[in-house]
Amino acid sequence: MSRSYCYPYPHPAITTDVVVFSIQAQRLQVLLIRRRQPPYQGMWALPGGFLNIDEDLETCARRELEEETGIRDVFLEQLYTFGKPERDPRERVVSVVYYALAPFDRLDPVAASDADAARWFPLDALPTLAFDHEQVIQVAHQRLMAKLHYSTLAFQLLPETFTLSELQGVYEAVLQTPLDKRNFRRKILGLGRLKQTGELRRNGRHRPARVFRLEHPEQVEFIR
Amino acid sequence: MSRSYCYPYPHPAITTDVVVFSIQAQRLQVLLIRRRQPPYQGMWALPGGFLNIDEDLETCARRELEEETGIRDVFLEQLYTFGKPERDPRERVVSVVYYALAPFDRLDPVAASDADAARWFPLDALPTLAFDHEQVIQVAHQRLMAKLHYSTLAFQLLPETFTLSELQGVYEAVLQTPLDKRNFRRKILGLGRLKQTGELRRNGRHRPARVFRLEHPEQVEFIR
DNA sequence: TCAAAAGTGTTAGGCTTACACCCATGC
DNA sequence: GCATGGGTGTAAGCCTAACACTTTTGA
Repeated sequence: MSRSYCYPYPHPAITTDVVVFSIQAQRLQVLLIRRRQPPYQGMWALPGGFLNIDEDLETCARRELEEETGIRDVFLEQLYTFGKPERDPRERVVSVVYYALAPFDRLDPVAASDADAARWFPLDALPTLAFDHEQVIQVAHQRLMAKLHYSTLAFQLLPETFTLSELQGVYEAVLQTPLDKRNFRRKILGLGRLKQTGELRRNGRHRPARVFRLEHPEQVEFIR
Repeated sequence: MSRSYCYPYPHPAITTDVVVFSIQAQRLQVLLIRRRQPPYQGMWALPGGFLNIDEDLETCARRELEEETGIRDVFLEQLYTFGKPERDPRERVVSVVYYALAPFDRLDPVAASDADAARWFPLDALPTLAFDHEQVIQVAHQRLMAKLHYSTLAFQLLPETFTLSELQGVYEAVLQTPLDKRNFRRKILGLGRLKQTGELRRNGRHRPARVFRLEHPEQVEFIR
């Protein structure tokens, strides 16, 4: 059944793409997939794909993300819509881009797709990318940095429980700048949203760290 | 010449819509047009329309804005993309929404289109709107309020020269809250971006106000 | 002379920044 | 016992918020 869909005037195609961030090895990482088909065959690109005709934009972004990388149930938010006429050599494509945050304990992108088709890259060591995806990632990173300052977004990059050093590591990896430990702790604890679990995390030959949990981790709130 | 454009899978339509804000009578106003055709015929809606196949998104927004309201050369920024499958009863439509800021000395929306087809409404007294445009305007207002706090956006709602009371009026109209005059002035002048023109504005039977100008009004910058 | 908006300083409290040493553990 | 990251307090400066009266003009 190969029919075709006709309109009295031309329609662009719509895709969604997703910039997935995570933290590994103290560095902010972005998930990329290798393109199996032209255009840009063999190059790395953001996961994403065409919008189904009765599908919500966010649903499309989540579906493509899971199909191509196995990642699901993560924080996802619309970023920006890119639509320069020449950005896809095939046809006119408008891409509604989302960004997502994946806790580092819930990553095996390779599982659901073929090995070597999906890989994490440090933000500061990206390969050459297909389309305008390099600029897209830059915009996403700027948004992420901005929102760290006035929201509880950072916790979306952590497991449910974490130490204060891990949390500080997230801020430092995203902002790409070192922070003062005492000031950081005062500020974070001053929010009054962190609860100690009572556990201690033993993580090497040094003093164990207290383990915390965010009160309502699912909702990303404005703070300050 | 009525041909049709066919694709191997269905394509949604893409529109751009624009939320134009301005200030009149100390109140934040939104520009609406009355729909001449179904759906929602006769109802008020945001200016906007279908994307041409080789047209940039922002170009489309500016073109539709000028065609429908006569407004041009204003600050314009992408807001959000709305794409719920059922938001337009005709066909699947994804709308890339922009917001614009028009200085109150450069408004005659009615000039370029038919009288009564375009009108300013106070944000707090909008008529019933077509599509999901009420929610769209809410999102735009939230963005505008947020950006007032960390950018020089407010000046886009003013003529090139203005008094400090006029500037404060803009903040108060957008934020819908009164501000302290002395604190406001200290903060604004503390930016170091305002220059006195030397003129005085005589505006009633009271002390004349000093007239100011922003140093680089075209660029909207982050402040603070 | 009166009404109306323009213009002007100070204080208290809170937040931000800079900064250095002891603690608990594993090897 | 030593290397490693965990944990803690204070002071100075800056920003914010609250608050009321005098000045200049036009009618």
